[in-house]
Amino acid sequence: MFDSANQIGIDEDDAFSEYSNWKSLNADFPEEEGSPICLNENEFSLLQSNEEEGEEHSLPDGLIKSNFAADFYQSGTDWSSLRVNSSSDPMKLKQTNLFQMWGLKRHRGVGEEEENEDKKNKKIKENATQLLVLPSVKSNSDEKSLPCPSNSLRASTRSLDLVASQKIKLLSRQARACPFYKKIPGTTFTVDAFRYGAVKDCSAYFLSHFHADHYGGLSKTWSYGPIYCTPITARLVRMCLSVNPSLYLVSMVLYVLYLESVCCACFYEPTFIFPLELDVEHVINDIKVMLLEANHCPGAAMIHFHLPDGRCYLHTGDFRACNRMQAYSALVNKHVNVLYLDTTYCNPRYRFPSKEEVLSFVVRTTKACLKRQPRTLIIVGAYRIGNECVYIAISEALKVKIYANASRRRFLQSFEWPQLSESLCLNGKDTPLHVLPISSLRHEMSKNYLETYKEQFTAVLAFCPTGWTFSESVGSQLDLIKPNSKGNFQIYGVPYSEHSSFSEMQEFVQFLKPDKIIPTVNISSAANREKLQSYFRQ
DNA sequence: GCGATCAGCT
DNA sequence: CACAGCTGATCGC
Repeated sequence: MFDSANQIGIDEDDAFSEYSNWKSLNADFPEEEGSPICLNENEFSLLQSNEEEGEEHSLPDGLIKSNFAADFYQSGTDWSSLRVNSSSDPMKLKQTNLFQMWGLKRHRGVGEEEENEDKKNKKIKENATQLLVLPSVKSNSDEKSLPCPSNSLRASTRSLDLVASQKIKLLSRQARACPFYKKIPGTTFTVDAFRYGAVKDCSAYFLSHFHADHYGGLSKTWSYGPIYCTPITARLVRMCLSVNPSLYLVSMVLYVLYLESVCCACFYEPTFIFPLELDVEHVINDIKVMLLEANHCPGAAMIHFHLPDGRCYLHTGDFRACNRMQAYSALVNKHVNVLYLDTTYCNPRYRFPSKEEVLSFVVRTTKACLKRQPRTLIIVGAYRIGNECVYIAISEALKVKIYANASRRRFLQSFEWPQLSESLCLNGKDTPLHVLPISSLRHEMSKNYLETYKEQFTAVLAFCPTGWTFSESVGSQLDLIKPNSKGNFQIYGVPYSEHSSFSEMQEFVQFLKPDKIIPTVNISSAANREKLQSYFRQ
């Protein structure tokens, strides 16, 4: 009754399927094949029943009653297919993976699923054997490495395993399809879609910010099209990934020509990266584009698209909504048709204190600790970029410099943030305030780290600032936070979030009143979707 | 041998 | 179970 497989977004891991729904959504991303799909006023596909075509899906009846749930499936997230989780609430859907559904990948589960898995594996071994004879999936290298079909048929289970596994590897290496929610309807633009190789008909690739899960796939071999982002993100991409690619050769040729003929090849910039200033309207392929500060990490932007026909789309990238945004000229009294929303903490249980409250707690705690134990090393955990305000706050309050290793210093300097740049120091022995990768904030590591500085420091006070440390029992009463202590090591998990809390998201959505919301982070539980539904309906 | 990608882990 | 990585294995060139 629910035509999920045809309508929802396909899992990113799905190497086999194209987005049939997407192709028909977007005139500029032409449809390749298949029947046309009904579109709504936003050119998003409407739900259709495929019952008469004999398609079967296992979604429970209850869910279709909800328009918002329908919207979710229609707009899609990352899930590839949904099935009832029989072991618990029958209404609860569990995300599954098409690789697993088709037996190309093992389930991690136990019991009955494993049994089914064995059957599927048997089947896939047979399929893989058959597939090998197809010219379309056979290459020279395959011929060398894989046994011929006739041999396979006679082969032992072990060699069938080999055949299947090699086939799986072969298939899994194929380019994955770009999920539709990374494409902007009515344009030839994508957002944070670098891990899919060349996206068909995409003329511009937008990068919301420089975090690995968003720029994934960008490398110096990038050659699929222009990348648009903020100037800070552009510098980070250049610095870290040396995106430049094959055009480098072209530029060298032009340079030689220039030397020989003194032509004006000097104006040629060998790059795919196009920085766009914040708050300035840029016209790209007739679309008005404006980047807006996202209050996430340095260089992070929300992207506002204004199409010639009047439609407006806002992609938040990763963001932490705040009142300031309600004064953005691109958003004030402007209608947004579709909001692509960072729904990382879209659950009422996430009620983070403000950043200011957390910073105040961090400073307070640090001062108290130094009073008790003056020879304490203060460590702030951070991803490659982000959480700068935490160590800047400590630096300001204690009047101490900030130590970061050379690679992080290069990043931080590139922000052109004077207060930060001027606070950096080159030697860890010159300041009690150090920044380290958030993943290294473990007792053992800190122990080793302290060993290096044992001349200066006898204790460690570390802060791990992330929204995931939030606990409802602590809420906004930060002084209730219990540090993880071991000897003279103390680690505080502090709910300093660079994503919106539930209420901030709520306020932002109420302010924007978009026609439609498309979540951009994985939402795998039905309960979550139901909560979102009840909420966003307002 | 090298860069890119991926699973697994935190 | 999410973020935003990191590490080590593997693949293709």
